[in-house]
Amino acid sequence: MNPIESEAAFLARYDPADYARPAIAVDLVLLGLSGGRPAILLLKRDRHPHAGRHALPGGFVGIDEPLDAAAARVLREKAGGAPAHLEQLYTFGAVERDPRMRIVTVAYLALLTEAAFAEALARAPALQPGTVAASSIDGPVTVHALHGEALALAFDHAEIVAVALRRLRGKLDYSEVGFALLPELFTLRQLQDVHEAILGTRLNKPAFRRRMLDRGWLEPTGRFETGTSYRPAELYRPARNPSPTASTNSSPTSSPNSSPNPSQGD
Amino acid sequence: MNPIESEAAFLARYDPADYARPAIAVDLVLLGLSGGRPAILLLKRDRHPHAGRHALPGGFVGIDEPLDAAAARVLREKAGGAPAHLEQLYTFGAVERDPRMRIVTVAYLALLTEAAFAEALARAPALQPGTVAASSIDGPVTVHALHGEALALAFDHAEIVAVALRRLRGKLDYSEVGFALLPELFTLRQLQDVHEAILGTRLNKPAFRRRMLDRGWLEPTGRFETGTSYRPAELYRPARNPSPTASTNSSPTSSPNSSPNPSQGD
DNA sequence: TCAATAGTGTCTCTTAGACACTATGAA
DNA sequence: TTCATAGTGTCTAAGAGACACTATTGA
Repeated sequence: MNPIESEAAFLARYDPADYARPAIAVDLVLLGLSGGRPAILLLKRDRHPHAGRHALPGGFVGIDEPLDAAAARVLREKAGGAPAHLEQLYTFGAVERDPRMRIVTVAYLALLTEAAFAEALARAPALQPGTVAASSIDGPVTVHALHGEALALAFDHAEIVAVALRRLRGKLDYSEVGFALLPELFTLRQLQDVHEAILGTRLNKPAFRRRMLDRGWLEPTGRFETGTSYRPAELYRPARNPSPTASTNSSPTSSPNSSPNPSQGD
Repeated sequence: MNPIESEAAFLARYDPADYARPAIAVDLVLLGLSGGRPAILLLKRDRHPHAGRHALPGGFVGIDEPLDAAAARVLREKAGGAPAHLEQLYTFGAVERDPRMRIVTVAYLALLTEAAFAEALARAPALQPGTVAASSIDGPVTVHALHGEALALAFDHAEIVAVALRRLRGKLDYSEVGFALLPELFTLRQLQDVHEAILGTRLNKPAFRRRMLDRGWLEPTGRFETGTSYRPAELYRPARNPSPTASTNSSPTSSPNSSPNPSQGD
């Protein structure tokens, strides 16, 4: 008998003990901007549990599907092919979070441009937009329909949305994520509007411009917006070279599974 | 027939479709300090796969066990009852990360005081310490045995350790996590040593003291260290009142499942 | 008195907020 | 010319690094 059997032989007889296992799902916070406020896309549940409440789009993770791929698949199914920033947020695993069965869900944040947000609404009629507001920093969030009515979220999804908003607020100023909410070309004013909408505060214009330009993430195009009745602003685009100034990656960081994680650094 | 059956009736007949599911595990980065460097506790694998390599302690999540409870259980089993900072890091779900079967693992970071680190080593003789070094910020990490030999980590555990170190570095200066690596009473010099060890850089003494004291996280005790052959330093302890200055919560944030997550805020 | 470290005063530099100013295009 | 917004110059305030200084203990 060999002191150590070969790895192949070991694997051949390995019997994956099958205890009862939780199911694994992904849930997506599809976040864009609507009328100067953060907005998310929700599905109104018509079945138990939590019938009548609004839930995040999600789906189970296939046995041969990487987590990031499952999130990308749900994003594709709901929002179409438009590429978007997609980032793992946090994993929720309370036992009773879904009364049907034990489901552990890995929450993802997807950032949609205005166009992608509209496209998702058009292609999946079941999706309903809701604007997100946080009473205080790190406080609970509330979600409202566009006509002002408060929406009740299913399961622990309000918690997930709160984590999403906190994460985005936290890294907005230290990474390039903000660009994911804007079209390819944008003005500095548009970028500032995005930051103000996400942070829920007004920002100082000269300071904001200085910071953004000093970061090295922006590339002036020499082109200008058109159709304004006032002085047109210059159009910028994300810099090709992330530039040495751009670092900081603070969150869980560029994912292991080669996920589409353009920013990241704090 | 009712338009909507009762929730109870629905739940009664709900049949949890059982497709093949990934297994769910937790893996812990048990992190402390050793000789002025970050150090982690590893188990040398004597079985396939990756026999001979070093792995993070972990375990499967029970069907009726919350994620945080599973992490706390593994922590208890390995490091004993000493309370420690425990925080969810990131979830790793590549398909081939474990050749035996599909395992999705939720990585946690546990911070151990010097005493807890030593206690864990004493109570679980299988545990081996390894010092962690990162060649560059956001670069890959390397783990070495105390006698200098490089240790190869099993599975994707090197990636997990890298995420742990990045997370800790990122929030060290904006939260109270640093206290979790120190005993109940400590001097400002000890706190600075902790920060320098984690960050891998030297810090400016007056600036560090100013910052820490201004944060409002520290409470002077009026007591002083003893046994020194030089001027003894005052002993501090974490403030009871987190103080309004202490905010920032940057990471996934205080967990939903009432986990022991003292800091958090980005 | 000396050695060694604790703890502080102060200067400078960087960065953000505030505010007022100039620039530019369309009506 | 006026209006509305783009874009800038400059002052001030807050905070960090640098450096030298004083304070306090045991040997």
